[in-house]
Amino acid sequence: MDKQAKGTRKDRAAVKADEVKVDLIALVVAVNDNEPCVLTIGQADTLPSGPFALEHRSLQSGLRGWVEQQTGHPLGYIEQLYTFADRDRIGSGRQQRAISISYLALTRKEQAAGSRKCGWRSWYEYFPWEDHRSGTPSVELDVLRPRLIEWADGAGDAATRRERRQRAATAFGLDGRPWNEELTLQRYELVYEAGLVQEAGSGRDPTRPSLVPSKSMVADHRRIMATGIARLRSKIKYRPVVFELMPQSFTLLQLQRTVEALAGRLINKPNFRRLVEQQELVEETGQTSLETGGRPAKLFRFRRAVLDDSAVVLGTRLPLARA
Amino acid sequence: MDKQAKGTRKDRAAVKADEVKVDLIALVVAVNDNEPCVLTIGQADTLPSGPFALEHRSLQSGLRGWVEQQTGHPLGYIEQLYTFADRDRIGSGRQQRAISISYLALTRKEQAAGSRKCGWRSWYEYFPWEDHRSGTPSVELDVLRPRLIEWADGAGDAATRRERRQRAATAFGLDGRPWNEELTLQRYELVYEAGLVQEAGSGRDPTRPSLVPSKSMVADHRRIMATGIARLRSKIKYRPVVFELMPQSFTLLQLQRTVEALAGRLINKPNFRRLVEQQELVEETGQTSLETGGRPAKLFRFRRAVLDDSAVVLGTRLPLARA
DNA sequence: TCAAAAGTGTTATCCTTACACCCATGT
DNA sequence: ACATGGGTGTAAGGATAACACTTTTGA
Repeated sequence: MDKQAKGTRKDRAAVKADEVKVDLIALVVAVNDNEPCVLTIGQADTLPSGPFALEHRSLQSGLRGWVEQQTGHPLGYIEQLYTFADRDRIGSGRQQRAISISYLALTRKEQAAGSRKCGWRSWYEYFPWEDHRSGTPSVELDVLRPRLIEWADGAGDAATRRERRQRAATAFGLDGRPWNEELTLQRYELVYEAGLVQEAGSGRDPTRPSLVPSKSMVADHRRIMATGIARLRSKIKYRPVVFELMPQSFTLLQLQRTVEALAGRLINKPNFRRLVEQQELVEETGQTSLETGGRPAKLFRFRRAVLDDSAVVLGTRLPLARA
Repeated sequence: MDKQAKGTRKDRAAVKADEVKVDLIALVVAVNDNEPCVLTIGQADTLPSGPFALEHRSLQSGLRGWVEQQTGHPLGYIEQLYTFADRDRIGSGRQQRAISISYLALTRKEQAAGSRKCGWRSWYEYFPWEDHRSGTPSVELDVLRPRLIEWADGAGDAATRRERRQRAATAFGLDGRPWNEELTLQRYELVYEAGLVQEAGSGRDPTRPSLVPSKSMVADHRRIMATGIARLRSKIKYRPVVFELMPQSFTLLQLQRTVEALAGRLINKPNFRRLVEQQELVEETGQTSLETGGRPAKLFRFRRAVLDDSAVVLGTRLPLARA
């Protein structure tokens, strides 16, 4: 099927190596005022990135270098997202191959220092249909769903129509199916395929506005973001990564609000507390917070001990609040 | 901390691009006679691989090309595992950067055709301690565990000793902890760090034999294998990927034995059947198998319909048999 | 008849979910 | 007093795990 690569293992050393340009791209996430935010540069439509170069000791240190230089932000937790080949770019005269390695990083906003031309944007500006904390948002109900169904029914043959409706139904929880917050990537793909959003510089008509109001990004950066959101929403359920986004000490409600911000849905307070405490993820600091309104709350800190214990199941299941 | 990368975004186009060699590496898995096998070339210590080159339309098609050429095997299901930078290699006189992108692929053995210099090896030849289908294997009890504890206790300071014992305990299920089959990578890392296994051409003493009897591999191929095993063991629990390894039609026991081969542990028959059937993963073909011994078994086929339905939770939880 | 594998039924237990309710503080 | 958030108790329902038991074939 595919054209065969030439050359056997033997002469691999002999042929001129096919060299490739490698880019590192970072999706840096923090939660500020109960909003999940990503770090952007330029017109808030580009993720920090830069080429993997000789002076970098490793992929991760290269990434840290670029992000720190472009945004002034040091990175803590990092995990790899995905590696993909870009559409061929044209170098100086000859064909140029390029691949991108994307990463997910978690930090706290405060650590910001040099405010170069960069900023934090709520990820729901790019994915307004992903925020279900106040119920299904009207963008989804009034704009997305009707247009998606239109698109599905506009397919040539019956098989495609059925397949499209099926995908839309599972991705958006139609026909009585439950909403699944982890399907962010599938939803983005649907919306993109249906032509309801456009990206900058992707050879599509730049004059026609997006049919669904949402902020676009350069190249496939928004797709990388969707991948990262999905990964994070899944991961908080089985690994204690939320704490990378929390300050040293926090109240249980702050923790809950952070998880809700990421998941895009509300969770049940009493059950959440029990879950967190019984798993021994946190311990009391002994102090209390003199919050806005209400009875003072105990302050907690993350029990670093569980990280040793970790590599094991521990995590935060989500006791969702009923809809 | 890390040395900063030079150059700002502006002059990225101007500087000579740092070009890199990109290798594609495949971990191809099949299950034959209830043994999980990987496809190897050479002395059974190398995974199929080759450079990503200009003529490849995409990363995946490049991978397919190399595997088919080196082993004669066409690939079906493929998923990306991990991308890492190799230790610097020396090119012709100048420093050469290289990265490897590893993939996990699932097939059936029968599809084999050209038997070039390649073969199938049980993955338990490389990881004898991972097979708990007949209880904890003696390699682990008699060799690994004592030596690991020796290693842990041999650490200089008390903190390191504690940390090592802790890691060993969770990874191998010591001190009453349960065995977790998904921790394959953590176990390999421990065993490697403790110097109980060695790999070919990694600058370590090649005359000293491995302390734990097991087959070694070239460079970091065995580590890639550990990553793939862990990924697969985790994935079969929430996505119906086992069926990529099954023939068109099969009995429920065959399905069970395949899952057991991958997981490295036995599962409870009645509960497994119920699980599979109630999730509507399979449907009867109407025929029965005239097996080796015993009452004839109904044959089933995978319900492809669930793949449309998919992107959703469906999968195969493992109702383990008690130890 | 026995071995071997195919199947079915039933129970105890735990985890999750839902929800009702009381406590402490500021305005 | 009441609004706001902190915090506890409990009961119903579903999923899982454990295991006992019946059925159908070939040797």
